[in-house]
Amino acid sequence: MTETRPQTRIQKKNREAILDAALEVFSIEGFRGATLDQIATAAGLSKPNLLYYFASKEAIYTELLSKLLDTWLDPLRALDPNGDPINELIAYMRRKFEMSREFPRESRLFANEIVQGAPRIFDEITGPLKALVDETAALIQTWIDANRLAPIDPHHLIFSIWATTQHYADFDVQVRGILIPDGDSHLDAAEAFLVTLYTRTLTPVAH
Amino acid sequence: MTETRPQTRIQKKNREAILDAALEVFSIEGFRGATLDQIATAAGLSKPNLLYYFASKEAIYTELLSKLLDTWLDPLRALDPNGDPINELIAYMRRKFEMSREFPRESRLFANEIVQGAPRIFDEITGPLKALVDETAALIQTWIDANRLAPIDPHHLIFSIWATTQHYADFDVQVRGILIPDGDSHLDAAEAFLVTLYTRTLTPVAH
DNA sequence: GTCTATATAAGGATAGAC
DNA sequence: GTCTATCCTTATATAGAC
Repeated sequence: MTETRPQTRIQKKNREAILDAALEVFSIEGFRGATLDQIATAAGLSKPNLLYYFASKEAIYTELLSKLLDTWLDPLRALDPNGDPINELIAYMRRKFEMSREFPRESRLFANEIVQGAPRIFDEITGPLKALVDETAALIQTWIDANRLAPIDPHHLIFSIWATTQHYADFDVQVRGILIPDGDSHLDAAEAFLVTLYTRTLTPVAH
Repeated sequence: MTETRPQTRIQKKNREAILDAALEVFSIEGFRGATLDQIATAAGLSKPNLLYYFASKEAIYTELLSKLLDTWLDPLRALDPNGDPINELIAYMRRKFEMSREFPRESRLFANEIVQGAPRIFDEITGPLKALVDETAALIQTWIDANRLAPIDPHHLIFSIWATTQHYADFDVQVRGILIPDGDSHLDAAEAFLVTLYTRTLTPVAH
């Protein structure tokens, strides 16, 4: 007779519901501003029941952060050294922009964490993140040296791509308050703007 | 006999000490994360004494926010319609960057507030901020129409200037974790990068 | 696994002496 | 104006019944 382990199914479902609810709340309130009551309510569970699945508020938060970091770095890993430099970098920018569009809560969670000094994620920044960025910057530099990109500081180029794309998730309220868009149509204009910005910046000829 | 009002002097000094301490704490912890204990300690006062000068935690926070908003918008007001378009926009970008460099706490205070949905400043965004931005965007559009700037979306150009300059204040921990700079030398490289980015983007010829 | 009840601590704010 | 002491609410976490 096959063991179906229904408990595990329920456990998995509840853990996912909790993490999703926690993402919702933490991304808006930050770690200290969020309360277990808010998360429990959003997850459709009682507070003690929530603490049956996770040892503490901190445990929920750190699990969220570590699970997300990998996903967050995927667009950078997808850069192809053998592709066309401008296409590759524009495509990278588009992937980052797409993440701001589809996962604004995740973006705001990181923004909250980093603005507040990255107390729970600093090691990940100086470790795997720095390594990946340095590697990518070196690749960009080889493209520049081969005259396939206009000369530019690779590290700051990467920072500017982060800043401009994440802005539409992290500062969404401000953007909407100024543009007063109907729906998400302004994001198409934003993406077109960013393609122009980086195409003009990276194109090697005629500068 | 002249009334010197020494109390008022002390009051002013203490209020300023409190606001400075509050800026320090709120900019890192956000509104809910900050505690009156932290602010009182940083200001060198007792908690009840702090509440002698301000009615509540919220009163300190909102006074900080409203006092800062004006300063924060000054660089935008300084745009000269009669100046050279590219010079004016590069100079605006430099002024914004300078504010990130000199007032990173103020930048992070706003970042915290806006990332968390701008609950206490939304009216200022849709009111005076939007008005000023729309006005500036219209000015930029006239420059574009006169072929003095390369065609670009004025609103998103402004957003990108905000995003790229404030990034060095708001995400300072991440930038330093990746560059591991000695001191603030990396900010000079950042500024040079941004001048290049916007010069290439805005120059009307040869695109 | 889920609940009610509760222990325990932290934080905002006030009372009242000096 | 500044302090000590304290009230009261909120919030994290646990105990123990079911």
